[in-house]
Amino acid sequence: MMCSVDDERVRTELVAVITAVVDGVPRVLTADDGPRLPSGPLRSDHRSLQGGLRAWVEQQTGHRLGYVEQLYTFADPGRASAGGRRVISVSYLGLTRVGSSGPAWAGWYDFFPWEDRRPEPDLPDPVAQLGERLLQWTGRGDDDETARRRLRAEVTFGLHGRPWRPELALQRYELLYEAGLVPESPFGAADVRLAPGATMAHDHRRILATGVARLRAMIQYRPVVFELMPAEFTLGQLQDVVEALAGQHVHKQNFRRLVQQQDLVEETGHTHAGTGGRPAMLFRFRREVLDERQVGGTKLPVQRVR
Amino acid sequence: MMCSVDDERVRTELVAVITAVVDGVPRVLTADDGPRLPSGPLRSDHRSLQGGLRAWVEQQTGHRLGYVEQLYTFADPGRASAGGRRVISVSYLGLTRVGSSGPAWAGWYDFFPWEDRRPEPDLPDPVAQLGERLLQWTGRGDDDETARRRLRAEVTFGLHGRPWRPELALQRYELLYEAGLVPESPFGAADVRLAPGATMAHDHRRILATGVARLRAMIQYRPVVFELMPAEFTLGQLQDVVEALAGQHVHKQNFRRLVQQQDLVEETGHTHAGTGGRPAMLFRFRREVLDERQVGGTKLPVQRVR
DNA sequence: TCAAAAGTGTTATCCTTACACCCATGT
DNA sequence: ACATGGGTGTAAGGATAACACTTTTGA
Repeated sequence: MMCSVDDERVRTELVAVITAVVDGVPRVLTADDGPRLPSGPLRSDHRSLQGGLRAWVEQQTGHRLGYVEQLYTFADPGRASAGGRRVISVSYLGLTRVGSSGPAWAGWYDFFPWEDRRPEPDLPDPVAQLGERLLQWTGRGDDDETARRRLRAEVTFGLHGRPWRPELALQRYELLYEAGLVPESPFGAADVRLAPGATMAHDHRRILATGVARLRAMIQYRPVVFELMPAEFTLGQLQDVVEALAGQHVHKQNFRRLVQQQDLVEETGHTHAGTGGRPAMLFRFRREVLDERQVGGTKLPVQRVR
Repeated sequence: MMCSVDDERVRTELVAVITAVVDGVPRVLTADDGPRLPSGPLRSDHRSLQGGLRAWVEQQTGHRLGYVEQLYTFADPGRASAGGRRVISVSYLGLTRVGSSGPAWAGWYDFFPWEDRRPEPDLPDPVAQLGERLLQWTGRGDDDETARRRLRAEVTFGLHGRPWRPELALQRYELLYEAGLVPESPFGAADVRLAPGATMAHDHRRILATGVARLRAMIQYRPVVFELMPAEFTLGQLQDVVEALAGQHVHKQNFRRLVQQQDLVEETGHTHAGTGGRPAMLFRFRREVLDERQVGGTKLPVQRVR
């Protein structure tokens, strides 16, 4: 029997962006070498793509994934494996809770320092520096292409008085890639200072950026934050998690009012003390809203920056 | 040389949901046998998934795809091909314009009659009938599972005074599937009357439903409708296209105001006469907004139904 | 002259955003 | 006493949804 390696046969792997918030830091599950995102081949005993990923992550981490959704499928030629055979990566976003961090949980912002806009006083603003280098790359000319590039840089990075929009994380990464400001990029020049931040193996940093952007967009209109919370929590803790994900502060009073008047939570009757202030009421997520609302209608107010 | 058919090798195909609006009807490009959605294998000369699909559709239809985005990747075991080899389908949503309809362009609502809610006077409402059969399926009980099912049916189909939400098209199809009310479903009983509408080969009707739902959701916050319009158009024509996609009427005055005050369009100076009324001003899409806005901020007002 | 489609103006209501202030606990 | 985080009330501005009405053409 002859072997015919036809074009249609490719290697398929599942890549997981598993996120949890530990110690006020959004973290992603990684494998040490690279580092890289956990990934594995699709196996025939997996009943579905999502099922395969679910079983596989639960086995590895011992934690149930509260929420899993497909992120994106990648198959660019740069991803071909050594033998020249094509690799298709089906990526998933998963949300979970973990007790302690451990080395396997890397912080989002180790890879994207510029994505955390919560002001740390006195530190130099990475966005200002990146913005300068980006505008240099776009060029000062007035032709169409140059103008479009400059506009893109201004919008995605919130330059020249435009608002910073957390959910544009992927566009920002892609712009840095095009400008040759990340080491993964083939367009880099020898003399430019690269953007700060750790890299990952293959194109995993891009996949992570996809997950970050998707999650940030999603928390604005879907009640998914709660998958990252313990069974009981205070509104302050909830706000901390949202701020960690958005990389940005939210307006306290409006946040509380919005969460409550949308009936997303209900009081448990318990309180949480010992934070050096007035004890807070504990709440629990009203899971029913997932059925009642079906996708939409859960806005969280982000504070305007600039 | 021996053949080792390892689990990791699968057949990968690209499936296209190509949509255009012709004669006020949203249509999808189909192949006659089945009918089914156009699909073809991923080839090694395709530089990327999207590139492969793009080249491939343009070659077939002679039309440039204005907008292409990945829809979803399917790989359930039911999709295994005859030899038991797994099939992975990467689906894409594409928007284009065509001059005339022709047999290859099937209407959306041939497959989903219940999704068009624009009142045709005197005709029986398919949703009312489906709703009745669905509620029968959910059961009258009071246990948790029954109650959840009933709530899902009410929300997705807008029963009992809840609003009809166009973008829930996929959830509606999936509910009908679970209830055994579509022929594709394995849960069907012999004695129930099925939902109206033509079927497609394989799971292509589900993929189409995914595309319909995605596009309906998207027109509410992204200026993609314009990919379906000619270079110059009247606001009335634009509204007609939106209504065709949403399967629902929109509020005329608010629609016009919203489109104009968001600076989505600019006057061309020409007018369009011969519709049996006052001639309308012609507009053109301001492509710049794609760069200026980057994704967000383009709401189109849908009229509340019920 | 009338129907049909285009286009303008105005109002009530809700949601978003922001500000100012009071409350209960630990040190 | 006072710092810290928890919690409430209320007002200004903008977006939304709905209303009624005028204008310009073709038949």
